[in-house]
Amino acid sequence: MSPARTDHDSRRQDVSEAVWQVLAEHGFGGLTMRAVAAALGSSTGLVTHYFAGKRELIAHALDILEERTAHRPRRAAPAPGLAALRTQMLNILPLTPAAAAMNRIWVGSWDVALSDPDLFAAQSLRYERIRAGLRTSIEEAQQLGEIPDVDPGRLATMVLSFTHGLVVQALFDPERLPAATQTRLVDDFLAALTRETA
Amino acid sequence: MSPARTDHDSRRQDVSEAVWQVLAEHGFGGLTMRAVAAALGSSTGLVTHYFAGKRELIAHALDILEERTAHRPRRAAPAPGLAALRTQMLNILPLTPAAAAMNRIWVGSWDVALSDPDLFAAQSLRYERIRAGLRTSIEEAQQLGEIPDVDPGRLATMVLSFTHGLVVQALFDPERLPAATQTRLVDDFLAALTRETA
DNA sequence: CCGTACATAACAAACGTTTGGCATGTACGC
DNA sequence: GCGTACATGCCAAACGTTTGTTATGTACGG
Repeated sequence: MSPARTDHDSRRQDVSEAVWQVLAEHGFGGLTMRAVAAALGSSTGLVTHYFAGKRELIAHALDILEERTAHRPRRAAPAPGLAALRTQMLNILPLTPAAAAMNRIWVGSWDVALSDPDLFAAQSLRYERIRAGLRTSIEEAQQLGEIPDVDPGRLATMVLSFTHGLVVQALFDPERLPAATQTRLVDDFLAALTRETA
Repeated sequence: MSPARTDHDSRRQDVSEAVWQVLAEHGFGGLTMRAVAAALGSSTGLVTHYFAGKRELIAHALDILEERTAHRPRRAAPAPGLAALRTQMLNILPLTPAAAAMNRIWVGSWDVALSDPDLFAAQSLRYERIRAGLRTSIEEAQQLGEIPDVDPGRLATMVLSFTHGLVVQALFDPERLPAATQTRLVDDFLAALTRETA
């Protein structure tokens, strides 16, 4: 009807960015309308103008979380199969400051998501999608003979378990687990996987 | 000194229990003085009488977390080495409702701990202690020739990574990951570990 | 009495949300 | 092309609620 005089989507993304910034610094416990407005240098009115309420703010933040994980400035998968799987794992891990911020938010979201039915369902779906992506690479690897032919779904769960657990430890002890060490652990894990018998 | 007409420590533990209950149901985001008092069927005055403030409440909750993790009604380790390691992993996983509640609180504490320097340090220490426990079993297993002789510290990190990641997935998808499935994943993981070359 | 145990109630601060208003743009009959 | 009509962007302020904390009062065993 009446085109916005300022780009609505662009401005909305500015708000998203502010939300992101607050979450990275103070976690979900510190996410308030005023904090977002302050990070944006605006009033709380602006925030509610683009997001109906705090609930929508959180939901949107979690959406961005998944989207950024998927479309990360990713190392291009050098090859299908096992190499692609390795790349997917590395793309999740906090190997860079930006990735660390993302993971901090991710881990922080679990407390909220575990107590809110809607967010819980959404989060469960997200993990299912991630596992599906891993599973694709696993099946490719199996066809290439790089991984023994055990149930790919179970393998995907194992891979995601290992990766997520490593994320948590890396966040709480970044000095002990720098990027190089994380990468090596991933390689050790994958080496163990490929040796598993069918 | 203490004309205790009620046992101070006992009452204090009642408050702890109420804190536990609130955390299990609503997470750290829902932990308030009034919620604790309500769960206890008392006033907030009672709560503040035993814990100076919310901060102490949280700190105490995390202490309980570690203590309960340590003194879990644990399956006795059937044998040293690999069997003990397996038992330790199973003792962490949410295989029972009580263990699930504990893990839910544990996972939820990460958001708070990641944004509070004191809690962060305390949490890092806790994980180091857990890894130390795992490492002991790993070294035993290595002496028994059950696990190849790679750096036990790195192995402990891998084991904890896998276990914690599995905890998170199990919490978000309990139907897909019942106790039996979790146990099987642990066995698969350990089987892969033992085949790793030195 | 005195100190512990707790309830009651008040408090300021912070919270999410709503509202009124002032701009500033587009749409359109004329 | 111009003025009215209306939608959008955003601020400032206020709303009522909930928060953590503190002060005051009552009951009672020693």
